[in-house]
Amino acid sequence: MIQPRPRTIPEATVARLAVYLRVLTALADGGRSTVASGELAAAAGVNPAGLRKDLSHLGPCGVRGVGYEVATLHDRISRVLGVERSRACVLVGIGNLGTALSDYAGFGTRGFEFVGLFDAAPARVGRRIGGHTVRPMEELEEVVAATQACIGVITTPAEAAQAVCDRLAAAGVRSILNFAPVTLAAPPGVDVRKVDLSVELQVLAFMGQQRLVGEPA
Amino acid sequence: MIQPRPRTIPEATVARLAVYLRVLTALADGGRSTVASGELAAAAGVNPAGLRKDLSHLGPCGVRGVGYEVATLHDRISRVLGVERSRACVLVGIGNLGTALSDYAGFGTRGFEFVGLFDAAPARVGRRIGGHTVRPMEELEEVVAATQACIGVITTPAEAAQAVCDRLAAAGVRSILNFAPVTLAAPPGVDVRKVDLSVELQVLAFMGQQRLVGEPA
DNA sequence: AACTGTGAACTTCTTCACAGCC
DNA sequence: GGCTGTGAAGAAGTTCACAGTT
Repeated sequence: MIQPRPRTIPEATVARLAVYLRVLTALADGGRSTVASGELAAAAGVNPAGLRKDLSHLGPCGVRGVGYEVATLHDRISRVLGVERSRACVLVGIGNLGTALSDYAGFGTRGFEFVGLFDAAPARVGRRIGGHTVRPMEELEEVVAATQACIGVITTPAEAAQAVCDRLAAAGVRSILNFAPVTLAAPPGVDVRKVDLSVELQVLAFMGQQRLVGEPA
Repeated sequence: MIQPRPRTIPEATVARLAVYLRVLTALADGGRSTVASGELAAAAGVNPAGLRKDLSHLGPCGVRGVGYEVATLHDRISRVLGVERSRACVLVGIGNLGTALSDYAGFGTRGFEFVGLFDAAPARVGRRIGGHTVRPMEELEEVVAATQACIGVITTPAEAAQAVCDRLAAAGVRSILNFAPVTLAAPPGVDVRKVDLSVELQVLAFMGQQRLVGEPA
């Protein structure tokens, strides 16, 4: 038995699929039933050929000469990304950023459910946010085990992040999204993805100034 | 007169330089005076050869057989990234995420200064955050002009983001960091960088599940 | 002996161009 | 005619391997 197409989808493509999904949701809400790659690509801010190549990883899903059916394509991407399954996530560090994330409605519709919010500061424990109560760090392992949480989000200060990462990994979390400005080490089998807000600003500013030098007005 | 080395640094390299800078700051605080590429690379979570290639864009800055001088390298990267110059930034949308960003000390030490916080909700106008007072949207153009702000950060809801982007661009902002979950269109000469928190989670989750299929236990 | 700096191989991602289908 | 799906070309980024320097 042969695999009809390679079972792996490139990371860059996965990121864009999530964007297409959002655009498709907006189109469906607007009552549109079909859309061509050019329009979808423009709305997603990508090249039309690249969009078609991205979709080709899902197998043929458009109609030549016509375009893509909005509802069908939405379903197909949803299924591939696993949006319908509910994934349990825990969030550690309920400062402003943690609060923003736990409140953010966008996660719920994407298959993510926060099943535990944790903070080391007694003053924050007990606060209610978006239907959940902030718990003390002591309960972390217990909650991860009970809920089978497989995703952890770290929004603690930099100093605390590695210790939290270690505990999450030991408790059985397989994927970690790290917002703390440090590079985390995790055991094999656990993957860490980093979002560094000040690096984003730095890159934006640098590329902007470099562009000015390259292209004089 | 010839250019001794290409004046452009790849985007991927710039992002890592910002990370190296943070590691170097920590090393300097710890009293270290030299460091080899292997150790620096491990702390930054990258390949040693890649790190050396990144640094080669700054010209030779290490000593063969020894390594890099922490203080010198820190200064060199700081200068290239423009950390010492102060760049005026405005932030629009003072929800939890906006509050988190405006409060974040990490920006100040990286050459970014928030010179204006804006929100459309009257209830939020007047609040004081990190030494600044939240202003009404009407004052946006005025403040951008008066402060020569060149960077704008958007943390509004998705619906408001495009209008804010248009106003920022018209007011003279050249670089925009967008946290709203929409793809923004901006005039040429203005570049937009997007950070999409739910896309990050989606990619993390998908790559995790795909990994499980690829490598059976 | 140890470690940097870099050409060359390699991989990954993007863009192009066009055949194939409706 | 118009638009998808994809092989081929191109660009960007990564890793390797080693010459060169202290």
